[in-house]
Amino acid sequence: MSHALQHGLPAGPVQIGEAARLAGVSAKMVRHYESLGLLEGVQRTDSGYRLYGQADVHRLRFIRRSRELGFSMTEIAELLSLWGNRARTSASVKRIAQQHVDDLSRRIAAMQAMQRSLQHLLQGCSGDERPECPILDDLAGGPEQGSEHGGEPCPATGV
Amino acid sequence: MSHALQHGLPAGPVQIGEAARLAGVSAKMVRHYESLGLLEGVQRTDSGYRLYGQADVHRLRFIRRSRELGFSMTEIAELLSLWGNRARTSASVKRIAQQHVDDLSRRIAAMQAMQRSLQHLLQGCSGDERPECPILDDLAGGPEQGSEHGGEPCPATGV
DNA sequence: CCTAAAGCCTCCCACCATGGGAAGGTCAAT
DNA sequence: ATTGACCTTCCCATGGTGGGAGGCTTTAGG
Repeated sequence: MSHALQHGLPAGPVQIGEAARLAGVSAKMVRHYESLGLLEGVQRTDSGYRLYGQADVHRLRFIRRSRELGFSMTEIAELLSLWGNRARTSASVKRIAQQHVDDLSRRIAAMQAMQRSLQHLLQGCSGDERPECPILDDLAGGPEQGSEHGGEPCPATGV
Repeated sequence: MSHALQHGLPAGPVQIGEAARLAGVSAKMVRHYESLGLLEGVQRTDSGYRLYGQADVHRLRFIRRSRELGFSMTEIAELLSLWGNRARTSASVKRIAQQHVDDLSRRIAAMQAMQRSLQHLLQGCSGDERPECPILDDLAGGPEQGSEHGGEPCPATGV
């Protein structure tokens, strides 16, 4: 076990395992990020080992935090570019974040719609030994076999 | 354009395009579902064209509705099996649906956590010409550079 | 009868982020 | 010198869906 523990940025360049540990990601992902062009000019030892300096680890942490907030790799590439661009505007950053929030809102709403329907069905299911089940009934075509399910369901019935 | 329109189940067997249309899925997906074992014993013409009867279309609709509710293909396989099993118990159906709801809840909560953090950051970002940006500041390590971000964030600050 | 269009067939590839694992090289400590 | 931890590259899998190539079938129109 290395003596450079936790998060204190170490003095010299570190290998990929240590860099990954410091940034809180897997070494596998560090290589992947590099292959996506998110890390440039990564140094190598004579034997081909990657070496990471403080700036690289910082960049990896930036990526990790962005992933935690759900940004896609494409968005992270843009954010990293803005991060390193002194001529950026906060508006451009905000635009990316706002789009992501909107996207999250859409996906959350979609999942909540599923959840509402499911909870309504669950509520009607006795959950006992008998085979009768409103959940299966709904999946099998439900009360309204021919009409579309896709639209905004009736809030009262969840169907 | 075929004369068997909309949703009225047609009398005879139909080809994949028509079956897909009737069930509200793509022909591509119909083949995929078959490859996953969700459709068995699909008939073929002499020239190899797939033929679907009413039961097949019904099954495809079951799959589509299940997908709309967010069930995975594995779960759908189980649900289809229970659907066709007279000896099923509603409890077994309910268990699957409940697990799915729980899974949805977890994922929704995770996305909402992202959203809360992002909205807090957005709120602090002026979104103008200047480069200063609390969003980037957070991604770059934020106020507490060394500590973990993973845990339950402070609800007040969203960090 | 011939041709064109539309529909079908199978097979392969791509997405997105991540992990698993194989086969092999490097380095430090015993 | 051997061991074990670490590193390298390369390939494969996930899950649900779409795109497309290359080729066969069927139907309709000339």
